[in-house]
Amino acid sequence: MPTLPRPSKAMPRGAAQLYTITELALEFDITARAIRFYEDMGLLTPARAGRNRVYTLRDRTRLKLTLRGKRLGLSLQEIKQLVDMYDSPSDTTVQLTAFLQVLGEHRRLLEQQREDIEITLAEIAQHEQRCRTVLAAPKAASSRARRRAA
Amino acid sequence: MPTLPRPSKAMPRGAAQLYTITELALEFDITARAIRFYEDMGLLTPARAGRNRVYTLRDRTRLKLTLRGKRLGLSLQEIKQLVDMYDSPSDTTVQLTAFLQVLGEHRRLLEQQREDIEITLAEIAQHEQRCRTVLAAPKAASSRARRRAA
DNA sequence: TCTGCAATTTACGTTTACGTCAACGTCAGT
DNA sequence: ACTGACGTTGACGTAAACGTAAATTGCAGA
Repeated sequence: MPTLPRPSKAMPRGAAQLYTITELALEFDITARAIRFYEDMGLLTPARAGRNRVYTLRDRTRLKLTLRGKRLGLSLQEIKQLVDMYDSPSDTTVQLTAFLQVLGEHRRLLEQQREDIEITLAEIAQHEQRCRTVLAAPKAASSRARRRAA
Repeated sequence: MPTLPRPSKAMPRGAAQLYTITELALEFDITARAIRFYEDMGLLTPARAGRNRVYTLRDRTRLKLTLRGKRLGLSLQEIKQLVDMYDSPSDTTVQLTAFLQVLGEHRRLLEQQREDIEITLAEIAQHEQRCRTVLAAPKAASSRARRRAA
């Protein structure tokens, strides 16, 4: 269960929203180790208060994007590329067209995934239907259900 | 480019559809090594013609499901669980309810992914829009575009 | 029969994404 | 001053999903 952002030592009143590593770990239900690893991979660049890491709202957003990318099966490298492009606004024509290229590929990938998901969800619905039919029938149900499913 | 199923030595006329390992590898654009690995993991159980593997249509279907699972970011173990349940029709009440349980979890996961995809696609559309706007504007375009995007 | 290709098994290597100590610093509270 | 709790930096370990090389075998065509 995600912890709602609450006041902490890292956030004096009135200051910009800041987070400690454990706060983020708890909120997103990952380990601090994972967050540090994402930093090693260049996905996060938190500031430091002495030796300790301090995460801004921007860091939090990048982390959120990272986790979403992971849920979609992207590698951390791919995620880095995308996230980097997303928040470093390129402005030369070359950069922009390259960006569009990457966006297009990413979009095609997502659309493929969406199709996979729709298909799979449909199959799941069928299986669930079959299960419920069999469970509802009191006796000798399997043969009837098999005929129905055919 | 996926090779269409064509007659081969493995498929005498009139027999059930059979495939060699390289045929499947070419069709799905993966290596034979990967296919053998899936076999080691218990996802495929091809028959043998002497030492060589012979794949039935059922094997092909399982392979297809496997690759779809992979595109959705599932591990081979998870895929095995699902595929096994899918084509071994359980019939005891206990098995069926357990199956429904698994199906429900899988469905929730897929719905989460679908949401992630929709969100990401929307963001991509925004980025593409911004890029095209900037590219279309002849001069001093960046400031106007930035205002428009805000 | 020789050549060569396709397939097989065995085994070790590699990359990714962290987990898991170990050893240490630091600051709050008692 | 002592004790936790939390945080840090290495360093090594590990599971998953293959890649890759080596040695071998079977079969087909010249």
